[in-house]
Amino acid sequence: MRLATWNVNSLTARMPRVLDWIAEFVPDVLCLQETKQADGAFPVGAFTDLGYASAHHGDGRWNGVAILSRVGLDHPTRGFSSAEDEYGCRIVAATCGGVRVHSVYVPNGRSLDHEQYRFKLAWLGRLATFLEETCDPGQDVVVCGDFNIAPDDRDVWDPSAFTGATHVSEPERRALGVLLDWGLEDLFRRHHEEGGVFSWWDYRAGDFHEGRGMRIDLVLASRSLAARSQGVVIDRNARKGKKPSDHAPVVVDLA
DNA sequence: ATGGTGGCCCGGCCA
Repeated sequence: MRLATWNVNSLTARMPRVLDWIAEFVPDVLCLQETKQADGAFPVGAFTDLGYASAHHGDGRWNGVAILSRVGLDHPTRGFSSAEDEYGCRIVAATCGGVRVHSVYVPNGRSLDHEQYRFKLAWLGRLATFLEETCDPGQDVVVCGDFNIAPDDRDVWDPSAFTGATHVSEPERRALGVLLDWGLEDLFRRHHEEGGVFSWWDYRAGDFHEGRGMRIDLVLASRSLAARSQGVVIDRNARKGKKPSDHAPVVVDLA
């Protein structure tokens, strides 16, 4: 099974590139973040035509997450509960090919003294509770998406440039550690020890071409799935060219 | 260079 995750920064703006990318990589499961669409605007039919079932959770201008699957898509859940999503349309889950898949978009946080940073930590806490209540890490579970957290200093272009910044702070990294301690593994790190491999680059100031990025898009998998992992690739070619997202897709092949 | 770009949708927010 090939599973991928990609923050597309508006599916409306990115649809031509997403369709090209699907044709090239042919993922069995593709998780998307920042669709920036309401459910009614999500292009269900275009994906159905390619053989993908889909589940989307979005309310319009901000956020929005989705799962596409050509290996079945059962028991979708949108948000953390069936109540109105006060957490902002940042998680959708479904069972695809026997794997419980979660597509997540963790709040950015903005800065350590910002209300949004407290919201980010609260959201991560809610995610941990949600997983405990709805999943068993002894089964096949994937939690993937834009975490807006660089797991360690290898995952930023210059650690000294991030002193006092969000994405690298200890509370955020501890919140990620809670998920790992629960029974998930960062699959990229299973296959790669090197630093300087990134999944996001700011649009501004030529950051992509200068190599100033971060690895904040992660695929976390339970032990049984990690044992099946054949490799992880970040497709930085998807960050090149005309009208790219500021994120690159992360691709995992499972035996 | 304390800026820069790009998406939402048209003034300002968000990343």
